[in-house]
Amino acid sequence: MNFDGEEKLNIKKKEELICPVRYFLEVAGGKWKSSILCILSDCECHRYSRIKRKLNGITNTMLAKSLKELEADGMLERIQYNEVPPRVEYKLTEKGEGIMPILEDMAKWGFKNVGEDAFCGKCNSIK
Amino acid sequence: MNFDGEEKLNIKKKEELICPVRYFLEVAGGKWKSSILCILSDCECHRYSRIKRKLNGITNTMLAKSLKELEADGMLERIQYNEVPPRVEYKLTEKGEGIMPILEDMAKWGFKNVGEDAFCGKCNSIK
DNA sequence: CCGTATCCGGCTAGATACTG
DNA sequence: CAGTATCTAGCCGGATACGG
Repeated sequence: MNFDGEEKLNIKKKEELICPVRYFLEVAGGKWKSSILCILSDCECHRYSRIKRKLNGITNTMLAKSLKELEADGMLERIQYNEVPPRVEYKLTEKGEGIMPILEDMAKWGFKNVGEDAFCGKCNSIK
Repeated sequence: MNFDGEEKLNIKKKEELICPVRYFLEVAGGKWKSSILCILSDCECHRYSRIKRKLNGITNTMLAKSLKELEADGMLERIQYNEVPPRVEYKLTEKGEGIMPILEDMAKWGFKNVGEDAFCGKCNSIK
């Protein structure tokens, strides 16, 4: 780890630089994103309505927004089938898969430190 | 991973339950906490003013608040010396140490995915 | 030196209603 | 079925001033 990087920052303004941890938090943080990623890692493909049901409480506003941002960050892929009624499926990209081990470590750490009765049905969890 | 826990949740209301990933995010998320943890992991003890200097831009309000919350969550220990002028030092607890490998993995993932010119002098970083 | 007190703007997330 | 469009409340983080 290194925190004395100020001197080397001649190329860009500090404000434009992105801290890698902050980047992680931006991509996978917030109220719903980690849960969505965990759900998607569960099986190949998921439909919008299935994700919504599993999340149990999320609004359309937030789900659509979160999915769009995750897609923009390259974490998942949106596959649209032109059928009636419409069908849309979401699946993790390789980048998205790559974040899962860390999310699992976070969950493990959380379990160990919050007590074993911590469990959230709305959300991701490790048995 | 398991996401179908709704049926087993008779003991508590769902709202009272804590998802382990969300717990992690509550403890180490936000704008400054991960950086503070990384700075503290750098060496045994740190004074308030030293942390502030390293963070380069944080206000007293936010630093004091973040430190207080991290202490309340058992991530760090506050050691006060009754001297004039006052001296206060902060050090990671065992729980705090335990989160560091995950923070490092997050940083590694961030670096790999955001490009190698991503570097933030304000913040934690891996060479 | 190490904070607290107070005020404030902007963003995040939710409620509600509507659509191709 | 899979979303948009508005509107709104509340919290997060910052600015500024002051205190033991």
